[in-house]
Amino acid sequence: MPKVSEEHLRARRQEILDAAARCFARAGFHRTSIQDIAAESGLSPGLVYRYFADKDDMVAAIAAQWQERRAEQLRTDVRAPVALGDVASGYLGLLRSLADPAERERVRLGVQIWAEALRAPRIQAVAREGVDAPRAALTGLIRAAQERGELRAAAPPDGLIRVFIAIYQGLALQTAWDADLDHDAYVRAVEVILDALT
Amino acid sequence: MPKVSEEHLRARRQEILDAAARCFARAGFHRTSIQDIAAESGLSPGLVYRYFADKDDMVAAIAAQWQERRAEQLRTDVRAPVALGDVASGYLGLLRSLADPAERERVRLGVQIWAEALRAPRIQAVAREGVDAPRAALTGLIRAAQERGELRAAAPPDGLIRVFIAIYQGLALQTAWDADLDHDAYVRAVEVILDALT
Amino acid sequence: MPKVSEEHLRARRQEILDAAARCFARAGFHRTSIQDIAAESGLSPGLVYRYFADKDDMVAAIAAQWQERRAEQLRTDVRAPVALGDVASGYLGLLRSLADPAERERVRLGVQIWAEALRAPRIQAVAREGVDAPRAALTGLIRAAQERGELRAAAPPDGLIRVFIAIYQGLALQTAWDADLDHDAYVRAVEVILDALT
Amino acid sequence: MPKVSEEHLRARRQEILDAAARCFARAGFHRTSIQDIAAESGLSPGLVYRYFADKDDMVAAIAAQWQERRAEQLRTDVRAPVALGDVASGYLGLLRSLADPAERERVRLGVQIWAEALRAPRIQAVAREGVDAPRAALTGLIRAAQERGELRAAAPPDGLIRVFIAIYQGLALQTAWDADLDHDAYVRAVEVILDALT
DNA sequence: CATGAATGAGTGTTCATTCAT
DNA sequence: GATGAATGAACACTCATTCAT
Repeated sequence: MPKVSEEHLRARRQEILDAAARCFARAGFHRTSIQDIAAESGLSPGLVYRYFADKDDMVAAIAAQWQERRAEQLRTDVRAPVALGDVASGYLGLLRSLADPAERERVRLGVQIWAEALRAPRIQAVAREGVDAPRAALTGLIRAAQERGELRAAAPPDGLIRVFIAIYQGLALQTAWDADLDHDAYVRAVEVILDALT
Repeated sequence: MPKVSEEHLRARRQEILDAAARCFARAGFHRTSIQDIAAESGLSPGLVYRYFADKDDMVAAIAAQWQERRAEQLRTDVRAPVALGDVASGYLGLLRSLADPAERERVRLGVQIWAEALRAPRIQAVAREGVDAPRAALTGLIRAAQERGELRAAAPPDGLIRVFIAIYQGLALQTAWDADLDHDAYVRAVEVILDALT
Repeated sequence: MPKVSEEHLRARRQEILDAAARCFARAGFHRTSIQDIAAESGLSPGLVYRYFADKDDMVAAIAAQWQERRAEQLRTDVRAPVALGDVASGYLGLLRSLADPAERERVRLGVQIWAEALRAPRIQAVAREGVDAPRAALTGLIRAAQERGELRAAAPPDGLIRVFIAIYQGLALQTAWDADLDHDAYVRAVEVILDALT
Repeated sequence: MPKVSEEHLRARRQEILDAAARCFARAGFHRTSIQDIAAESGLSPGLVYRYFADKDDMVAAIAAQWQERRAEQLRTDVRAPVALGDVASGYLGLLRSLADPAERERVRLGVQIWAEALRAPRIQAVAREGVDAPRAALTGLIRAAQERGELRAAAPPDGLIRVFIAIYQGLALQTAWDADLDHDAYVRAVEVILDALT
């Protein structure tokens, strides 16, 4: 099977990543062997190493893709230039999406990535980017709103953004532990907070 | 009358747990071997198995103790029956404690436990208890405050508690990734939120 | 099986080295797996790693022991202070020992070590020591003999020593390839050379 | 009439052999993969198998070519029928050539082949040929010289030839370990020996 | 002819667990 | 009780070899 299209290579790589993500979500990084991933993807263990330098490289690619997806979810709903209200409604949509059973696997994967980030600098960089990018994007917007009196001025923009990221992260974590939690009540509580702040 | 006093057994068990916690915080559960823990505690690998059935058992014990400690942190400051303000100030103290460099190890350990909870039911039970106990303890308090008009009534108590737990979890997570983040700004933002809600 | 005598540990280590040497002599370093060595020694693969950091470490230990033995063979027959004649007869004994079928394995091992020395600096150091030690030990002796007119003065001592080491190395090599070569004729030729030089 | 000329096939085969020789000299047979050789030669791994049955076959071809080259080095200077003095000066030239930095790679390769000869009968045959051919070619010459009194008669011709081969082999080996050794002193010592024998 | 993607057995190595002492 | 030597299954990763294209 010689020279294969660029397209095919990309698809193959994605196949492997998807299989790996399924395995990782199910059993965690360390309880998933390369053989498991190969079996899950229907390929041979050796082939995995044509696409990834080592297991860590695969984990990093998964993490990057996971973060990428999160960023897109936000970007889809929230286009620049944005009003604060648009950001808020996009954010609430993101929270609501965590209730979707189809997201369950992804949420579990995310929590694993968080833990892995403690050890692998490449993954930590990806994880921090997930915090730093919104901070960079929204600080100005928030400050402007505060100056216009549309948002409580006493709250440091940076801290506020971190808090709302935390509200997302915590919901993801709690959902991972208990998929049947009352997402609706959670989101309503967040709406009340948002409302109280403006 | 055993040759070794009950007291001594407990102390030894704790020694092992402490050594394990240090190792786990440093390298994660899966990159820490029983031999590592034995070396760290100055005991023999064989002895570990007199105190714990297997590695998972030890992880579960660590998780339980970790949760226990956090519960105590809250209980110390917040004694029932309590006013909402006392709960709030205890909670803010908990958030502030995450800035303490001495807590860094514990925070790292906590994130590892979160991920581990996804696969080990015993640990998951412990983790959920960390969410459910505050819910059980505070729902009534919140509802009463709402009825007294001291708290925005539109927020479902359960959701609200989960949100504040999330705010703690997210700060822990972000601290684990970036110990130098601006905890002060974070806490001030939370204070503003608490203030806005009342 | 707890704490075991220092003696036992040494013996165990030697057992492994001997088994490894047999395997290496038979099949070469790279065609011998750790499993092979474990099987040959009747131990488990894991145990090998209590005595050696890795495969290379074992190869280096074998090489060191091999060299050590060679040095002892010479030292046994040739005690300082020595006359040149004593060195010569010790040397001839060393050459003759290569004819011994019992040495066959060791000779094969030696050739493998030579090749391995090209790649592993630790082994190279050992191999060079086998050349440098005789040079250091004998240069003075030779020079003195030349000054007394007992040895052709035109031959640089250092070169001469290297040549006789080569005569040993080459015989070892040729023996490894053809154990039935006429060692007697070889040694007689060397005797003639020694005789002609004095 | 094949699409690719006989000539082209030979050239390509040689290209592969040269690339392999470079790799082998650098890293040894066992640490060189077919992929490495393909990369070094700019060809594909699959193509290698059109020219060689397997890796061992390639090693054997390398060994044969290496031996062939050495034979030519001697044959170039030493044409039959020859006087002993011509053989001697050709031989000294061969020794001197080992000092040439350009030969360094070939010398390393040679040592590897020696070790490989212990396990692969085909290579062993090649290696022994390198000893047996000179013996066949020179025994008569030496015996004649001895009868004419031009060479010490007590030295068995066969042994003598082996000794001088050893002197070459040992120098090659010592050069492989320490390229900066004093080749000049070595050759002068050999000249003294040759002189003493005649 | 030539490619290089694909295979899968095999490697060195680790480590949870056991148990003779 | 306590030790730590011993086990051996499992892992991440490599690479000679094949063969569809």
